[in-house]
Amino acid sequence: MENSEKSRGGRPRAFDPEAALDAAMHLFWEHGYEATSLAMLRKAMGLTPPQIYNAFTDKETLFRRALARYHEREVGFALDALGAPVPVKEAIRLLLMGAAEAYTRPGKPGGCLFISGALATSPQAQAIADELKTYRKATEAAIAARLGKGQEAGELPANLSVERLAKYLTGVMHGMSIQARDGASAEDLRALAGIALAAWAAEMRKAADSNGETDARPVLHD
Amino acid sequence: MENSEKSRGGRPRAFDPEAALDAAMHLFWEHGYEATSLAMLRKAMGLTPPQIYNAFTDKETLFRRALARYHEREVGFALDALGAPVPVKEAIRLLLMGAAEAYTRPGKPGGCLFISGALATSPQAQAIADELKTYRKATEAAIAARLGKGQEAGELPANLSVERLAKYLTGVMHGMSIQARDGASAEDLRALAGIALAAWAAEMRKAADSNGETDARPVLHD
DNA sequence: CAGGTTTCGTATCGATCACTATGGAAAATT
DNA sequence: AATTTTCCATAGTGATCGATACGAAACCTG
Repeated sequence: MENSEKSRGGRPRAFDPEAALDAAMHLFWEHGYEATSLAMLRKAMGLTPPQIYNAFTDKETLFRRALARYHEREVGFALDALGAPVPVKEAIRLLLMGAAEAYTRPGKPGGCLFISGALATSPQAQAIADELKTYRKATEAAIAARLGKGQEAGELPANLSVERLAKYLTGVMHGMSIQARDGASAEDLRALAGIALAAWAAEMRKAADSNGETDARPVLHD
Repeated sequence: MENSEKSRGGRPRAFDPEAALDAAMHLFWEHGYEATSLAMLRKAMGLTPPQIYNAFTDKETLFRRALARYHEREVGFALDALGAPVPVKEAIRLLLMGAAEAYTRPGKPGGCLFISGALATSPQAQAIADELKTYRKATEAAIAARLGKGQEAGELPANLSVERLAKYLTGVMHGMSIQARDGASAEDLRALAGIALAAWAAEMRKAADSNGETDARPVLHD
């Protein structure tokens, strides 16, 4: 329910906006917001400047559109892991393993657009940096919410800080993104995620231990 | 043995190159290589363009000088943790806790220059991106070397992959850097590091278990 | 067909980018 | 003091940045 194919007269577009947006998204993903010039976009999208500006208003709007598209098409399924009807630990495992795959897809730039898109920017692009930070914080909040749900379900120790664990898990995903940028393979990232998940068992034990008994180990391996 | 204070005649400099380099480093740290313009540098360093170019050749050289200075003055002590005469687990703990502190110093930009400096760049700045990747890989290699030493000393299971554990630990540090950028406090990062280190015990146990005995636990909670 | 509307291609716009030419001023060397 | 050497400040270089003005072309509605 948006402006679908409703063209109210006038000369029709000579290009596919979706395909153009896709090309722009990949370019932003690879080079980041500021380092992606209009000349590069023009070439990759196969369009002239007026075509780009008529269809997407300006560079900033184009980037935001690319972010939304990335969110839907490239990492949506990973975040969907948090909504899967599985135990919380399995949901987190699906999330991290999904990230390992999403950050190393053949033919795609390595890492996550929400990080590569802009980390340090010029003062003029501060709004873009803030927008990406919002996406990252939303991920962290979604993880924390899932952990909280698991905690209420009794799957996690009651005295565990879901905020801190969420910050750790989000941080691990960020680290995976940079490792992917630095050439890590999907297998490398899966191994990394596996070690990160090992912290899970240890952290559960620690929380349970500090709850009273010091050496009576609860269930550990997976 | 460099060009120390040896000025072979001519008009002396009217500014302190070290202080100027320091200002440039902080600006690059905050905004990254490409987003830091000469106009910004000029203002922060309090110099005119010819002064900058005469003292530092060009922007790229200035950035590399800033990287070296950052390496020495801001994160050197953290990497020194790897050379400390302590057990390997304690060395890693010192490293991560040092990073937590270095990434959140009051009055300094959050996170690590080796990440904020350039992650996604324009094709023209590819050499800079590669240089930063080299620094990051050097960190990973140093961690792997320390782990290998600990393994030889019998402090780590013989069948443990030090490369994978090093990649995990480096990834955690990268994640901490981004979390710091997103506003995480030193305490937040210490908590994150604490959870990451909990993975340590779990990973040790996993490796030891797969080595034969399934329930004879090696030393865990230090 | 005429009128209205939208996009097209071409050729730029002013601003900012990293960088430097020029010439005089200041200090060390002779 | 004369010469040499280096740095200073002013001003401006060509290139590229994101974004547009313009008029012709292509569609819809009457």
